Amino acid sequence: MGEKPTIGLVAKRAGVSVASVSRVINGTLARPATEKRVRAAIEELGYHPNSAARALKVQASEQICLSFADVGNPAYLALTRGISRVLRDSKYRLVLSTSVSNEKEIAQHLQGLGSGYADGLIISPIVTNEKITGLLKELRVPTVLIGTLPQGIKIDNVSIDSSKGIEMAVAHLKETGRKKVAFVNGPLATNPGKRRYKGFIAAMEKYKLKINDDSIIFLSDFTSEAAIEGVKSANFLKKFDSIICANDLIAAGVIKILLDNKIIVGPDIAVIGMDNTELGKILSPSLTSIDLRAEQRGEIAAQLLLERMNDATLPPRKVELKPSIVIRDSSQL
Amino acid sequence: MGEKPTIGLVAKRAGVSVASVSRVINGTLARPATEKRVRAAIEELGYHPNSAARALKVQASEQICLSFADVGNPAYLALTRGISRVLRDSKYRLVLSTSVSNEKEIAQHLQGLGSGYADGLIISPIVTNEKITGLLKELRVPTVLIGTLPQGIKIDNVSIDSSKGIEMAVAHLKETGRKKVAFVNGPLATNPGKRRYKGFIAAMEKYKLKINDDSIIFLSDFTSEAAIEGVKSANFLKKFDSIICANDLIAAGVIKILLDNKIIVGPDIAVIGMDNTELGKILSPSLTSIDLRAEQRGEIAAQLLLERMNDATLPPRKVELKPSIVIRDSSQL
DNA sequence: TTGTACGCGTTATCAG
DNA sequence: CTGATAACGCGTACAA
Repeated sequence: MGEKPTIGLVAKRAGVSVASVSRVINGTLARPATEKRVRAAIEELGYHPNSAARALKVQASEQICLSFADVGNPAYLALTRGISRVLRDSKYRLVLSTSVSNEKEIAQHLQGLGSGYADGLIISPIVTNEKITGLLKELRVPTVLIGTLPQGIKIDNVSIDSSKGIEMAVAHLKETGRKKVAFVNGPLATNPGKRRYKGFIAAMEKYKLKINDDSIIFLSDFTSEAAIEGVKSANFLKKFDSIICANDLIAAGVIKILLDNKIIVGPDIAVIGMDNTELGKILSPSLTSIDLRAEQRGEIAAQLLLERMNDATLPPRKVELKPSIVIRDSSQL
Repeated sequence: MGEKPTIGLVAKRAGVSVASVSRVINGTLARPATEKRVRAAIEELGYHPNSAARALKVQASEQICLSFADVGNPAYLALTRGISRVLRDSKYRLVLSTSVSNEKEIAQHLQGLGSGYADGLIISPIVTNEKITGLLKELRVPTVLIGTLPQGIKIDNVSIDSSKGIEMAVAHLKETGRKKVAFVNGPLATNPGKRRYKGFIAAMEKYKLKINDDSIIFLSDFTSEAAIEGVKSANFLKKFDSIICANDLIAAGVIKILLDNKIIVGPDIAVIGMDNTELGKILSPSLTSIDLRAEQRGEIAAQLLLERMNDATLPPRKVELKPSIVIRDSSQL
């Protein structure tokens, strides 16, 4: 009860050697009688193996690092939930790399991994440039990347076909007789922004819907504030009969603008979001949204990582999930 | 480039002893010439000090553990943001204790801290019983608790006067002429549930507003789903001219029910939330909400913890923040 | 089956 | 100012 018990104290208390204590802890050979005494001693002293010493010896930290650009985004939150659900059944702890947004921070962070505080890394970079790609290449730690995998990087990857998602949105709009579709996107400089942009163009072509320079707005961020800020007036929105938004937050902002201007969301103008977050059920009208399976992506990423840490010789794997559309009131006539 | 460089390799490369390398790294006495060569060697080899070895020697992990019941709640998210903002300027990493909801998990978790993987703990238990209180008492790690501090526990604590917040809500309603106030609360078994309950009763008395058995609903959870589930019909809500909700999520659920029943939120029935999350700005009408300063609580908690880890002799400190009310459209006539 | 002894990579003490 | 060396607590050959 006084000092922090070490394996040595436990050994003395149980009248055995440290080796025996270690064996009992790590579940190997020990005579039942011995084991019993050791366990008793452990219990009495309230002993817990020191993780630093263990890590140093075993060369493994039993920690996995999670590295996101924006902790605040609900989509990332869902990813995290999925990841932690898988990890809770493992021996690994989750360490959070607190908001690595700019390139410099990411670089510092990735290099910091060299200090060995994590056995694995799950990363979802919102932007990828030469430098980050280079860093990723030299990384010693088993890594799985969630999102768009840069060319030439050979690591495990789980992604979602967001283009397909936008196609589903456009298809749904076309089916319900909408003709003038706008797209409110996040920054084109980001990976999601790029993919969604291409997806929108392709989908509009596929369904032979007209598109012009006004059809797409790029916001400064994937947030409601950016939407309210970026979509100056409802007049812009009125030129269309349907708005696809790059995520649910943006959709919420757009809906707010519409409602504030007495436009009936659904009948007048359809709004579709992406991510299918909880937000969609709460909004009035409820939000039609493309489910990008964030939580599932998190789970799969964690599983891939566990497998790889278990067997480094595995070939790089690539899992691409298919989105689905959840139709609610905001796109109903 | 081949193997993971150790301090020994760096020393050899620089033609000095490991001690000198260590000194350079830890920023102590070294002749400029020596320092320069060491730094060069570090650079060339891409050396990073091994954190496990360092932790073992220094008896400090440079990690802080964050322990919440529900990672999904936006209020906790704000806490986390505040915490990580403070921590990013320190040497500490943040490790997440993935959703410790039930008593058993919390117990396991707190005991696990004995293994020394964290130098400090920030915990916000949603329930506190005998067992958890006991565990908290025996905790060796510097800890700050966010929320209601159980009797007899002598640790740093940061809390928010949520009762005062509810009083502000009631005052605002009274001022604007509302008379029949309902309160949609979370589970009474939780700390926040208890405090809010008492606060509501007290506030209603103070402002001489009538209250009866129907005035309070207890939900199964602090979520929108629970609200939509628990508030069976709009008929219940129609009995009142104003609804105070235990958080913004619940408020969102209540607003949805009202809107779906063609009740004009604001003029017909006022709705007030708590937490003042981003959600409030997005909803239509925008949500009047009690700001519980979650992000600030997180920042303060982190600061208190850093101070305490720096000086264990500090007396237990208690910081109680005052809420404020943010009036938006949902409570306007 | 059990015990002894060494090394994991650092930091810190103590001579030089 | 610098270098050799003893810990830190644990796992595991190897010997018994």
